[in-house]
Amino acid sequence: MCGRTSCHLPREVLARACAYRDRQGHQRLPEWRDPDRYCPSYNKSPRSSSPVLLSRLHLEKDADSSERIIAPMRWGLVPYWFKEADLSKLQINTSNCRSDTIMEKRSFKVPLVKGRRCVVLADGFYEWQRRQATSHRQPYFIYFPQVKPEQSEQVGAVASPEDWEKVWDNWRPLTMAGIFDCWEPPAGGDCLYSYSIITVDSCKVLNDIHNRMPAILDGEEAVSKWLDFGEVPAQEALKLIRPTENIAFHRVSSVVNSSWNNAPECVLPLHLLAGKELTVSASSQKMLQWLATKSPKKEEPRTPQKAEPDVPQWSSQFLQKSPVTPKRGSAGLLERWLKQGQEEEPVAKRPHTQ
DNA sequence: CCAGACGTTGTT
DNA sequence: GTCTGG
DNA sequence: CCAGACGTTGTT
DNA sequence: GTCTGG
Repeated sequence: MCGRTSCHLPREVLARACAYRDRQGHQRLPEWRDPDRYCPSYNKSPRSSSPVLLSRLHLEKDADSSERIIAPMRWGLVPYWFKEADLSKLQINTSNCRSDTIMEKRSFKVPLVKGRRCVVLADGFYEWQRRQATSHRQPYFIYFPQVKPEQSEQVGAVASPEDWEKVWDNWRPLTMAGIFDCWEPPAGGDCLYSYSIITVDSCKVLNDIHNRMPAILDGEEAVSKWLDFGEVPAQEALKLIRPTENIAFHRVSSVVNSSWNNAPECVLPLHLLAGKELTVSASSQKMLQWLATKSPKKEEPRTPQKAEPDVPQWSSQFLQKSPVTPKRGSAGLLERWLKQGQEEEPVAKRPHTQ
């Protein structure tokens, strides 16, 4: 399924990563609506807002339906018929929408026939592996295979946290199929836009991790057809909804378990965290120690590398070659995180890291 | 006709 | 608002 | 998705 | 066990 994502890229970086060609073949960037409501985070949960793409025709009469808007929307579709003023009284869970029953469900069918299709953007999503024989649930970060600067090395297998930081320079965001609705608060005020992520059975590569996954739109054509409700009818668009195999993943720290924890560590490959403790300054060690023992209730065992042999540690996706020159900046988020530590207050007390 | 739901995941 | 169940 | 709460009365 | 909050 899909109940947690990361979406931490700066506004403009994200928009640039969403470059596309319109109906006339002109290169464009999606236009931001409500950019101030965008809240980047490594740990986005249902009820929070994440950026989505939608056709301009939803917001402007007579607009070109192939043009795209990027806007924050609430995760968890609030149906247009919902009567209460208080959103917490919505009892039904609409963070996901099963693709196989979408046309039988009142809350999804109506928006779908109105063409309310969107593309949910994320660095990637998290999945917790269910393993019988133990209550331990191993979180994974799952994302499009990335073009990596310099060596053609799998991004999940990068050698150092500093190398991992460079991986963001040309990140290809994950594009998930969503359905949205507009809800008018009974008290009045602006219409609330909210969405559900469509789910499908897992593809083969993810099946060992989980039996469900989000519907991923892999590539320009799929994204265009999903968004362009002016040209592509629902029946046609639904053909794009299927398990895709073009995906990469790696294990991450259980620090991600608590949605309070918003730090680069949420997406950092687990093997780099293990190395970090051995190589990094005393203050960072202290903080890591603290994170490992005090932060979530169940701590991560000290030796994350000793995995069961059948547990995939990272995916074996092949990478395309990079034509891009990585721009070398000064200290990135992760580097700064590595160098800080002591003055940081306990995550449980002051958790909104950023 | 009216009343009441409107959803997913996973687990037993 | 719309559909299902009684 | 996971984590954490899940309750009332009356008193300070 | 189930629901709410993040």
